[in-house]
Amino acid sequence: MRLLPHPATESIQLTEVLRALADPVRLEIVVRLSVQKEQTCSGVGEELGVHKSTASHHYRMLRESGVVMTRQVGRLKFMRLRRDDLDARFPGLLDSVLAAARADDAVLATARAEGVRAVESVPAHGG
Amino acid sequence: MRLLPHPATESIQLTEVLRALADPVRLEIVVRLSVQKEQTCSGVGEELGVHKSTASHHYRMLRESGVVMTRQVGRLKFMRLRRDDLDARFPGLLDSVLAAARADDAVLATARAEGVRAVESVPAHGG
DNA sequence: CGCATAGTTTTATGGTTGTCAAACGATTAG
DNA sequence: CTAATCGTTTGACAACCATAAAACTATGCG
Repeated sequence: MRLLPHPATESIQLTEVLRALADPVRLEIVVRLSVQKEQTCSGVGEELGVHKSTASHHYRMLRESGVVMTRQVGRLKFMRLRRDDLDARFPGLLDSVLAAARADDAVLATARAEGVRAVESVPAHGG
Repeated sequence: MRLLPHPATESIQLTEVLRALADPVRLEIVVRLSVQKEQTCSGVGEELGVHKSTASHHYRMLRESGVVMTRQVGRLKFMRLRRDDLDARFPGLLDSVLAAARADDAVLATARAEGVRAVESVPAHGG
């Protein structure tokens, strides 16, 4: 089990976080992660209908901006929201964005069209 | 006195708002507007050290995304945060972003370097 | 080792963006 | 109308980005 390099909590930049969240695909990834805690890269990629390299690009954006954390277990990589870190650095920001995403019709429409499956077969991790 | 076209509250899109806020110059404009309520275009432009056409570009982004409202008085145009509209559509989002901007060292450093002047000679408007 | 799986990196491409300069439009003052 | 002011629009340019195909890395299984 390994952990990929992530920015320290203190070095998370607001503009980078906002830009990471400003993309529809990434915002939906974040919304899904807020529901089911952890998700594999390929899982999200397939559900969102983007190429795996495109998905990897978004994972990187989310990781480098400090929004998600990635841990590797074997061949799989699980992503997870850095809720505590984001809350510590920018209190209330993530929650308001998530609430806003649920209030935004466009985002909701996309989420409904795809459906939020894959809650199955995701091994829980810590808690 | 005239009002420029702005998106209706219901049609404000989250991703567009986030993208508008994800630029350092625009984020600083928003922070300043949160302090002094109204500001002229040229005022902000000069303080931020960007060309007036660049400033105008940012104003447009902020206006079209629904973040600010612009009213014209003679030759001057005053910008103002659409606090109520944003709060109605995305409760807590603007406040948390503003709080985050104050907590973000990079943004703070820029704000400090420039200083927040120009609170003079800005005619108050309504309440 | 060979083979399959899971992601990343590279390369390429079309689109967007931030920036400035210069031209334009709109408003006010004479 | 002319001149000056304030801001927008257009043109140009470099940088970045979202996307996908292909090549590559890394892990796991025999």
